[in-house]
Amino acid sequence: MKLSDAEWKVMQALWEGSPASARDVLERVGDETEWAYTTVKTLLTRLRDKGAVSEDKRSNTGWYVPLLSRQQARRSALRSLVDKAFDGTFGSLVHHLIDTESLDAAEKRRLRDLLDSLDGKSEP
Amino acid sequence: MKLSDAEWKVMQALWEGSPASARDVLERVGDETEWAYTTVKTLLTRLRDKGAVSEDKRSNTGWYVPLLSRQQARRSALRSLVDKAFDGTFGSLVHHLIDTESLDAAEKRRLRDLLDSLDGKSEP
DNA sequence: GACAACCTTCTACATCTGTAGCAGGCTCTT
DNA sequence: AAGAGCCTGCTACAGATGTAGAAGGTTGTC
Repeated sequence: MKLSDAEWKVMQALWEGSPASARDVLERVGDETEWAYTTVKTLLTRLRDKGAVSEDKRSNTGWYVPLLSRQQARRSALRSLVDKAFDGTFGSLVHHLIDTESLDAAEKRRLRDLLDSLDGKSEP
Repeated sequence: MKLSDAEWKVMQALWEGSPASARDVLERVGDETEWAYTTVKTLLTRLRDKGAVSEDKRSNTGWYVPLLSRQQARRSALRSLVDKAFDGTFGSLVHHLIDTESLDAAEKRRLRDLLDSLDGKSEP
């Protein structure tokens, strides 16, 4: 499932809490954008047509719930990026991250802690 | 600099070696795509117009050289992804990577080694 | 010098994306 | 019941993207 930039913003708003109405979404993205109400509506419709969210009508208002999870969306976005830009391997991405993206000391420490904490549970 | 998926393929071909002609590029992407020659040409023109490559005409053939480096392209693609999908922080991406993307043991080891090797040179 | 083979530029067109207006349908409140 | 205020579905339209054809210039070869 491929999401456009604008669709990502809408999904982020929905992941903050659902069901949410178009107006809820509009308010949640209010800091980032100056969208008209109908813009949000159009995006929600497109997401519904794609199967990324479900729409439930109660009286005259549509309530939206993500069908695509944030983790799934992240996975596929990352997969796309790695495929097109990092030779298709996470190793290449990780290498770039450490080598080029000047993580600060805290981030590196955190990264190592995460690695350490996984050692127990990931080795057979 | 934002590259489209098709533009990424062309740039990858150019990073393999330049200057390269449109025909070179077509051959290099031949495994991945079934593009017509003019498709490559169109993409190269667009990339030239964006300033991602330079075009040099010798006799009747154009020779292309990347102006945008692979590293620069990776940085900005990664930046975009992190901004839209990972709360704008590398930490969040790294967390996802380790937590969700089941890096294999070798990749984790490699990652830690890289971290270790950086300790010396990155602390003031 | 004519022909094949290759190059170029221009143009085209469908789809996707960002963004939104319009017209009409509910609903709550006076 | 009428009006304000919010909701909906439909339509629109420009720019980006994927993909390529057509027509014409260049060049190497017989």
